Amino acid sequence: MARKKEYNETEVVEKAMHIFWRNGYQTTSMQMLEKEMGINKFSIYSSFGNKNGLFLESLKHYKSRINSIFEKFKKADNGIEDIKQFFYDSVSSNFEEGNEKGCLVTNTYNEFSESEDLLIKEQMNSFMDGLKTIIIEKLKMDPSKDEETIIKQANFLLLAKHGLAAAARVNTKKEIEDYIEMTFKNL
Amino acid sequence: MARKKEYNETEVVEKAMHIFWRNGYQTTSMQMLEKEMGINKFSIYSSFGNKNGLFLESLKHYKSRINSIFEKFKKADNGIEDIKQFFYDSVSSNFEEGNEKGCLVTNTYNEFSESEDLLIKEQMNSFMDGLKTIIIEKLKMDPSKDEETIIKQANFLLLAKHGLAAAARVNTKKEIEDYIEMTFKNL
DNA sequence: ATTTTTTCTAAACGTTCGGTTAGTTATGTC
DNA sequence: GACATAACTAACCGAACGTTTAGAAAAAAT
Repeated sequence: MARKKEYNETEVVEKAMHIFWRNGYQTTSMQMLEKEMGINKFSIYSSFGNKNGLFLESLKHYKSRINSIFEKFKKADNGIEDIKQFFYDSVSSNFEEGNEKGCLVTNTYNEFSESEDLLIKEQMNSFMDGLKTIIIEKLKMDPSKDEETIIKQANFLLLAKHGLAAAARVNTKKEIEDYIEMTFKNL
Repeated sequence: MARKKEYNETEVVEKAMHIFWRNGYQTTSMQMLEKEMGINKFSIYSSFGNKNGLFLESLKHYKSRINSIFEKFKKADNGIEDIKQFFYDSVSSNFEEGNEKGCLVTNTYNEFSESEDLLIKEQMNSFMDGLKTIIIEKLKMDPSKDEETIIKQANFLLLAKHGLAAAARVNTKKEIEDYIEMTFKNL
């Protein structure tokens, strides 16, 4: 019927995700995106609507990218050990070649915490709620823990994960792994 | 000799600091600053050079604002208890009325981690190095800790502080205080 | 081969950005 | 009260922002 697209949408979203991950939303301009994605503004707009749409798509892509870690986490069956392993896996993936520093979700969480972009806030909250649910589930596998302890430890671990992601932008892998060890020392 | 300034520079820096603290550097425009500071662009530029200069001045103002907490921290003499108290004081100040969420230094650290603004990076590093030095000093007051343990625990506490500041943007005071308790449980 | 449909390039859109400047107003000195 | 100096207002600067559009290029359908 007509001309074919010369680019693959998933591939260019991957590239957009990287630049958002590295620089944040505000700092990333359409010009930078054009260059990094290797396609024209027109193509970006026809595929993703606008900058915000492309960012949301990048977020979704990021989530699907780390989905294997999440699935492994969910399926495991060793209680609190799974949470620790999940932290290790997150850090590990963070220091893999080709990945940017820190966690895109956490970065976004910080950048948009005072914003009123409901779509993005919804994405963030669903992510965090999901994580919290799994953590609580894992903690409940230890029958010696009462309800109050579980809630407290879950909040503690969520905050720790938050700090972990923030620290991953500036600390070494070794420092972060030491941090994980200490975090789980007395839970 | 000539006309007097109709504004107080410290007062308008205080206002600028708040808006940077709330929104970050990039998201804050000169227009927003004019409105919040209640003075004209001309006055901003004649007093602070440019947006970056105003931001640096805001950072300095922020530091002097939290200086009392720092001084108390330095002067105290109870080892690791002082660090814990410092964490509590930081959170407390964070939830005082009239203060924004989170820590301006940590926000800036995150926003500029991939930037090449040397002036700001220098400000950040000097701040973090200073904090680390004090923490190590406090940890050394416990003679039972060897050198390796001290370094590990210092890194742990720095990361925890980092996470604390990030979490302060989205969590409740109670959650954060629980987090502090758990952090110091076995140090 | 012509038509139809979609993607492409590239220029331009209006707006806002950070920053400047001409000219008026106020405050002091002589 | 005239003059000098500095602070004010407000219009304006070029550049960059996110976004749109006109028209060329390409591919399938007729």
